Amino acid sequence: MRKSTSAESRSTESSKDATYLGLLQNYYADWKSLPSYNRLCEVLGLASRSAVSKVLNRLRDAGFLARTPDAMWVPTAQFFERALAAFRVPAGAPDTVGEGVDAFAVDAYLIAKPSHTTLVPVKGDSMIDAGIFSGDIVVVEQRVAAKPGDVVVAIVDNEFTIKTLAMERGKYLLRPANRAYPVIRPSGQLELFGVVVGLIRKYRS
Amino acid sequence: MRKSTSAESRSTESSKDATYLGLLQNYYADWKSLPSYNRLCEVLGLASRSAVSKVLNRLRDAGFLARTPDAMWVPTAQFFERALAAFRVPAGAPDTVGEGVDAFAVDAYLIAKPSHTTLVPVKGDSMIDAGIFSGDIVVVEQRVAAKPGDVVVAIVDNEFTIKTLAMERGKYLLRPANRAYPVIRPSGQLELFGVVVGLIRKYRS
DNA sequence: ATTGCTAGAGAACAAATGTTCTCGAATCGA
DNA sequence: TCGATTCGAGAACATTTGTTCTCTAGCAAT
Repeated sequence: MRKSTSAESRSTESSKDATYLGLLQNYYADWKSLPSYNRLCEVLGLASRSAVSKVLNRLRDAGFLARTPDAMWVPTAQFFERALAAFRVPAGAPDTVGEGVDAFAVDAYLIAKPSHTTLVPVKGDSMIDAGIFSGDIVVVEQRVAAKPGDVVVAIVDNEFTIKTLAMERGKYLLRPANRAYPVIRPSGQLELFGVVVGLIRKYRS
Repeated sequence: MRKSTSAESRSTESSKDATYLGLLQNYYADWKSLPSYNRLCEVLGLASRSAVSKVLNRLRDAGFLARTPDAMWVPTAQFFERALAAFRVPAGAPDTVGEGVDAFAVDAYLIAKPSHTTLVPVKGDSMIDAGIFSGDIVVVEQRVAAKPGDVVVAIVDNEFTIKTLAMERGKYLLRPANRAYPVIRPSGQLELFGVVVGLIRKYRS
């Protein structure tokens, strides 16, 4: 085994391996599985399976892959981390952009409690002023506590509706973010489905 | 052990196969890969690989699995459907959605080409009318082709900026979605970093 | 130069792979 | 009750698998 000065511990992968990782991630995005060795030869542009074996082991050492108890190769959480551009992109040529990147896991960022979280597609434009559009998907955490000011998913007349929770003279009400819609003052008990903790939007291509 | 009264008719899977599917989904949630036949025997509680083979074929016929050109088994979009199961929640008790989300679905939903994708935090309010707020994170695909109408990340005066790409009299220009900001008409070459294909927002908790 | 090191090619290997048989045992419908 | 159908077990099979060798080309530092 080798001892590198500063290299070893972190995810220090050579730029070549970074390319391999990218190719693997792309393949995985397409098929939701890792390919077999033979296929990996094509995907990575290698001619020998032994080379593939070495690449996989290197990526494992770097923390991007792991193995099941049955010795199958599987991606790790790190495998799904994406490049996050630095907040303040320093004045510089566009190609310096590659420098200030960090790793970022979309899932972990948005979803803290998977078992109490639901994704709810948004229909209607009653929240456009809050930047919540029809077609967006909101990440809803089903918990008890919701405070005034929270965006919540409520059940009104047996329908899901997204509104901002507000309180007025000790009574809860649901406020849309669109002047064309009325404030909802629940007659009886206010039924909350959950609190909106995140939002996902995909632009059509 | 789960009951699938309604999901049944959908793709003609027997209740037995629904159980198998559930087991498979659980395994996949753990490992992000489908197991080998031998392992499948254990996972599904079968004793023979031939039975496994039949189950897989049935699940493929039902639309939950598919095969790569190399004949590998891979999950289809339908396999992950549960994640967005909230799609049809017309008038339900909240517990109809109780399942919980496979966080992984979010990543796959938003990111098609991992190696050409960067996440860029948004600063400023020049796009608020497009529902892009300060603090949001946009998913940027770095590719060549951008059409008028696309939301793009451009490099103007050595700074990242998010605007809508437009064309006027054969020249590109960058249009903000906020009346307080001016349209940008690039003097020389318009430098594009990428096209915005998605958006992520997290609400403070 | 020479030395040392690494990425990858290529061959060889046992072991596991996935498929296709045949054959019981349930299950269903009339 | 009978026959038809389906599900799963088990065995057999050619292929493919992933690993480990050895070996070569390229690179970096002397």
